Amino acid sequence: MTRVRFAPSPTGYLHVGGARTALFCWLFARHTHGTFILRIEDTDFERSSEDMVSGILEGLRWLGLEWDEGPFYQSQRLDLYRATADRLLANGSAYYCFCTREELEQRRAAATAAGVPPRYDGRCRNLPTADAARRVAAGEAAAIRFRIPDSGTTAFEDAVFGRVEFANAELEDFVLLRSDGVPTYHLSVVADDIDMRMTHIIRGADHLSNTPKQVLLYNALGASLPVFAHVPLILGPDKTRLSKRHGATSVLAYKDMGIVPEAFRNFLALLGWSPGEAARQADGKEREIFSTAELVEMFSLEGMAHSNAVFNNEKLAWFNTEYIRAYAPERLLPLIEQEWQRAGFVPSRSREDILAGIALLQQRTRSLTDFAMTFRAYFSDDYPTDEAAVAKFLADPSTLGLLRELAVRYRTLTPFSELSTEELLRAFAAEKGVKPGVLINGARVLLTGQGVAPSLFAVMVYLGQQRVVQRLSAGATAGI
RNA sequence: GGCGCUAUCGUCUAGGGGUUAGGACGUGAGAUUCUCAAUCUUAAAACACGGGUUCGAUUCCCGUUAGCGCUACCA
Repeated sequence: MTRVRFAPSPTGYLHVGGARTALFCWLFARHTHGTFILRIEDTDFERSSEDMVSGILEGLRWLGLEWDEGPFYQSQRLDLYRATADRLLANGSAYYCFCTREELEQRRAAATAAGVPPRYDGRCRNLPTADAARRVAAGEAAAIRFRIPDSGTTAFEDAVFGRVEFANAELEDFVLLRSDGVPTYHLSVVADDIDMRMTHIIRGADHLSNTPKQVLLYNALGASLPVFAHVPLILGPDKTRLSKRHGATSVLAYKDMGIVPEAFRNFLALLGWSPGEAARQADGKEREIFSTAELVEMFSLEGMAHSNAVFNNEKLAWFNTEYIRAYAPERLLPLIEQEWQRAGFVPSRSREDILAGIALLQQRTRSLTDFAMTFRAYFSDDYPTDEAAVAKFLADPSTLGLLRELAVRYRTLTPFSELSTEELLRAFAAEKGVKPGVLINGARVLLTGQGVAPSLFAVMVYLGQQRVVQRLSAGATAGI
């Protein structure tokens, strides 16, 4: 039974890199019928906040990455870390360090200036245990440091990168427990991962270099190693690590941009991971669109790339349009309703009509936000008219007069169908000696408030005879 | 600086000792049209560089270069 965790630090929102790591963890857990655990690493009290925690949870829920256990908060498990540090102290793997932050900073600066690697100099490493214990008992502030073996190498087998080896001499005696008793990252992750019986550690490749320290900790604690799997990072278009200056990096920002969560998930899954030949179809082409079930079915650590990937907004937009087009209107409706709520828009048509409207529009929409902004005329009689569209298609004042005349003809048209409305319009255009396109484009602006819309006659049928007549004749009186 | 990881079209990637190096997004051209998409056809586009190993390297090895990561009493 596999157990994997996603362990974000609430010092920021859930960014796309973290979201993808969470997705991989979740995919792995589901694929192996294992357990997906959520753990909040909030031991940096200064920078962590509850708002960030709720934002992270919201982002995970939006992506549909439900967790089986947790969320656990490290801030509530301080006793475990203290006890773990004590064990390490007792077996000689750790020692008290009385150096102050200021002293350390000074020495670091000096070492850097001298061109020497700024590692902890081991000053407190060989203090007699009894002395150290006495000083601590006397109330002197002390951190607890891990004792790195002074020779040899530490190696581990990464499920993605293969065997990775580090010389112990490159590692420093890092702090396990700060002088205020709060653990440092390395201690808390390892203590928790052991305590929570994690079998696989799937995390960003930025932790690859941290891993030997943690391997040493597992050893010192007599625990067996989990499988480490480091996943390559996501970069911005300039190939530097993705950050705020690349624009939206919070997953919730993508929600606000009208991205369908499954589309985002599909896109993210294929960034740094590939199903390989499994995606090949009979015609030789390779699929890119995969349902959640398919993703779960195909996912494996073997398909993971070794190099970083650039986040490609255009491709995300493509996934989004594909999902919007493929989803049944009933499935799109709740997502669209959220947009309407957010925009303060209240549709005035029946649910049945709304579903028909979605069906009419979904083939040409790129973002869920379109439904709240540019498509208002389809769901309410209260809609804005785009001035650029007026300028483009209704510049000639005579067009409005013709459309008004056309409205009169439409008033008595039976049946009012796509075929009949088109026939009538074309005959009317011929009669008046104008090109049908002029009337079609003008009518489109009046009926939808936009210069862009689905086939005009389909729109007419959707809106219904009464609305068409009303909107067509209102244009002239409104003096657009 | 030290250490670690990585390197296939602009981007995401498949592939792998002998291939016309495949697909997707995007881009160009054409078709269609009622606007905009979509759709269809089509085109351009890649194995970073240098050494090995080999009959033969894009593929294996080494180096160079470049990018990224780590190098805190952050995570």
